[in-house]
Amino acid sequence: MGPDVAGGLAALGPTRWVTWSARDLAPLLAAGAALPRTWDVAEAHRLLHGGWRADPATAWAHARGLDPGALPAPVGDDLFAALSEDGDPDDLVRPDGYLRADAGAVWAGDSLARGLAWGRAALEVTRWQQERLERLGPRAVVTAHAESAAAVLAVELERDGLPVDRAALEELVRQAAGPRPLTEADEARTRAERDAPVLASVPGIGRVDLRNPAAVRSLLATAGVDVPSTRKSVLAEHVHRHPVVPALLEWRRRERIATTYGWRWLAEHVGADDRLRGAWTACDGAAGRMTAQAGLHNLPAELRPGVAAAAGHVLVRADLGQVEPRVLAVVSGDEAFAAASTAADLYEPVAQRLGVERPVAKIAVLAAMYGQRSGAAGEALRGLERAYPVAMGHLDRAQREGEGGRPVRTFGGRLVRTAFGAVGPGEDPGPLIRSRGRFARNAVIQGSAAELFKAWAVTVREAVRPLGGQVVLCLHDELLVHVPQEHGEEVARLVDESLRLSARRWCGHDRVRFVSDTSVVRRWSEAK
DNA sequence: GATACGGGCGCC
DNA sequence: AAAGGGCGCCCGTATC
Repeated sequence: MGPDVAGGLAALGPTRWVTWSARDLAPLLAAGAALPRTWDVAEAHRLLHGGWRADPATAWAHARGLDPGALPAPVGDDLFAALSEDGDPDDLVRPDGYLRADAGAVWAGDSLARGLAWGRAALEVTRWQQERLERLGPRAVVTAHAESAAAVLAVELERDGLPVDRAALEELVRQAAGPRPLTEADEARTRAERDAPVLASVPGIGRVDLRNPAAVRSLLATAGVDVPSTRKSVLAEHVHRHPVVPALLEWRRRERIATTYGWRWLAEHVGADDRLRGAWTACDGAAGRMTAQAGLHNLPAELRPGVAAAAGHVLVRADLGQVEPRVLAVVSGDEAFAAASTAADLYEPVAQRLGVERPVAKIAVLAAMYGQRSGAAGEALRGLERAYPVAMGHLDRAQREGEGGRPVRTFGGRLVRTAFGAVGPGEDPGPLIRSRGRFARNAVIQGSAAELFKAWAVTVREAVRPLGGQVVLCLHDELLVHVPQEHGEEVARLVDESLRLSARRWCGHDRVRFVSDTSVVRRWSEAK
């Protein structure tokens, strides 16, 4: 018996539903409920406090001003033990003020009073969260709404899956990994066939385990190729030195498909309805991007032709252009940089102002946001600091906060903790401090971009619903919408309009331009 | 047998 | 001297 959904919800006003977590809404969503507006206590908690842990007891402790580090020990999954906790089973709050450890769910067999208490507790936390977010600024509340909707979208993405052309996908896998193995012996044979060209390229080496980097390194040494590691970028420099190197690179490509995106992956993640499904989260534990499992976020480009609309449908594919520098213009409030964003290609005016070629400007801007100091970007970076001191100052400030182990906040108010890692006694703290600084410098951009993206995605979700459209993939700056083919062009228009609306709402103004490359396609691989 | 970690690499 | 951020996933090794 599953949790009673009604117990996890309480109406807040006529239109926004409060939930401890969008996960609890899965049964309603499975039944086709639209749920356009929610307040997700867990997502609001993550926004306010950072990190990923956001269970009801933790959120409750914060709302009540109790030490969240001293939470009563959870009872675990044993319901009978849980139910044996002392006191009135309908009173979910302990005498010391903490939420009872067994309050993690309300079950269909529980009393109405218990369900209502569960809902009231969520409402109490919600009111406290709203008040705290308002103090952070109007954008934080807007962001909490978008993050709440994104959590619902994550449940829908899991429910709906990504449409694939099974035959095409199987053919792509076959080309790289060989035919579908029916027995273990089959599998061993195709494995040996993949290995053979590499092993044959260096005579007289006997048995070498290509899956062991150390063994590969000594194999390369035997062939006269001395490398510090066997990474692709390192090997690429030696590609003409010996045939073993290109053979190895080709082996890696095929091995990756065979192991990660091969027959087992197809069997485990592609359903009988030709949908590829994996678990989704609305935000990771770091800067707040969405995450996806089952390869949905890192599907190799060569498999993407296998992602295709179902019969009678099309995919509307939309990519945000240069989203990170545009977000930098917003979060820093740098008016000169904002002015550059009015160009369809932001790097053009930046290059002009710096007096450098466009590729140099691009590298410099990216280096500034990633915290890179080395390489060709150095000179142009100093130019950036002169031309856009407000934007660069914002990044530098974030970096200093990170170096000090202090948290930073994204534009929408998400707390990003930087006090991670530790140095052992006698160890040089320098690398850790620097990595915290780079992380923070990037997090204010990456995290803010994630907020804008999610605000866009959930706006699209609502806009396309009347046309039978489904958001089927969110990829950091790219959206795929699956829609009946007669509505393809209209949905493309709605996607672009949603970007203008959500960007203006999230920024609070429209001085920074955001652009989308939007097209109607049959296969994911067709556009761009 | 389960877990943790690093090398490596796919995507953004 | 310095060595770009995030995620998920595979494999191998080392460890309990």
